[in-house]
Amino acid sequence: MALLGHKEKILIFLAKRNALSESVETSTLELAKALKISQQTASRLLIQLEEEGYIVRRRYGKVRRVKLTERGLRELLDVYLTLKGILERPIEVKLEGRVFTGLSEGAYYLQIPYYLRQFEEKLGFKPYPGTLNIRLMDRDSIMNRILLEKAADIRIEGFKDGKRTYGGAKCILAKLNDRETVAIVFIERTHYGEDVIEVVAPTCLRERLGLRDGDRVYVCVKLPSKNLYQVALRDYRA
Amino acid sequence: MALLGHKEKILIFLAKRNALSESVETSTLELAKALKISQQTASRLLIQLEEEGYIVRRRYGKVRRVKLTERGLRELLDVYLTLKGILERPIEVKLEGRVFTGLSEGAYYLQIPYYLRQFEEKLGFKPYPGTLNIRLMDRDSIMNRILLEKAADIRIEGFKDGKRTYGGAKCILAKLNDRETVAIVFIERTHYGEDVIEVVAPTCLRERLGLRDGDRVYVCVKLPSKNLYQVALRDYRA
DNA sequence: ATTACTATTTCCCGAGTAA
DNA sequence: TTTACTCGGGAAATAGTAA
Repeated sequence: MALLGHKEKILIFLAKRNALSESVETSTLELAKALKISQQTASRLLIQLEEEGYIVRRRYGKVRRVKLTERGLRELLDVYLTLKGILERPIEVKLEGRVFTGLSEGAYYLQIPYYLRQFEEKLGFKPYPGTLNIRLMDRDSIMNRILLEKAADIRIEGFKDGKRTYGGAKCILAKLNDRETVAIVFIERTHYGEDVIEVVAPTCLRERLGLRDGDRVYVCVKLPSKNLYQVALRDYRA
Repeated sequence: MALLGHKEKILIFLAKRNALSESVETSTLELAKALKISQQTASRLLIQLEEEGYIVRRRYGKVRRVKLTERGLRELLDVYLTLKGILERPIEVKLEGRVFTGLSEGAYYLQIPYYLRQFEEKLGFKPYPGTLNIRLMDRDSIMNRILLEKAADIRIEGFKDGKRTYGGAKCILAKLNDRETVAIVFIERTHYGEDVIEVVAPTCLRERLGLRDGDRVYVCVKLPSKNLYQVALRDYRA
């Protein structure tokens, strides 16, 4: 909370100590230590906060107590509700790119019954046997692709059949061009780079949308904000 | 949000415009107008925020775009979660005072079947026919009494019987001395002042706790924070 | 011990202006 | 048009210290 102003921090400090509902004993020195400011500054800020109507201070004999006023509560609530509105709304993550023709590997895998069954069950539709390959054009899309790969929560299991190992994948549902329900498939150990996504859908998207190589398309994923923040901060915290 | 620092406000401004998940076109002048600061200050603060790692700015040809970094998101989340912890925890509202003997009016009313039935149904216990009167000793308790009267959500209806009108009341459940489950009864048009509360309980509290006139007691109400803030701000907003 | 005044230093804002 | 530099004035922080 490095960017918060001292006054805001003081209100938060007091509120933490229950000064929303009762008068709380608080010395200027204590406050100063907690906020890493000088005792003098703490004193001045308390005076100002009282003048501005955010807190009330009273003496009970020698003991000095501080309580937030309704205005003080209001200040905290305003900030809280503003942030809540921003941080808890679902987030649209958008990937833009151009259609290109791949090696038809996707089509091959989609015909393997073990995969097909899983896709059908977990995606809620029977995928057309072929993937639409999209090469992402800008840095934001590529960043978002990396993010989405972490957020993708539909897991397709791999398997072995004695001869070889078939890898797994992760999917996430999305909209193509705001119209078509699709799933982005993140294949484990794909031979494509991070600038490519593969998309599956119930129908042949090329036919349905008249797409040709080089056409621009965009894919949107609506993520509950909680997921996104967990994903976005997972690495940051570590 | 008068107490927030400019930098915090900038992050919020950007986040509102979706700069958490994509790069957003933002000119320094626009930002300056929104935050009521000078264009120069806006420029300087953006530079600093970038140096400090809260945002990233890029040029796409002539267009300049800004996006929050994970650190920027983290800053907002930190503040949000801190405030959430404070503002959404249940709040204990405490009233302290001394027992005194009233006019036994409470006892009279509690014997009227129309009232008695309501108390029994709505409080979840059959009240001992008599109220414990408590005179509040300090300003905080009196303030909290006024607040609680507004927050009291158990409504006892009044009635007429041809001869006269019997007034209504509002109650709220509480703990006396952290032990006894009681209800504070706020009688409409009481003849007591705002420094008095009346309490009912399943048993005779004076006997059970060995209370005499002048003994100190305290009554605690645990309020879901939402209720409290609605009540606390109802007047303030108006 | 605790608060808060005064003096000094540091930092921040915004005007002017260049690129 | 937009960004961002320099610089002067003023606000804010701390030190010293009184009450």
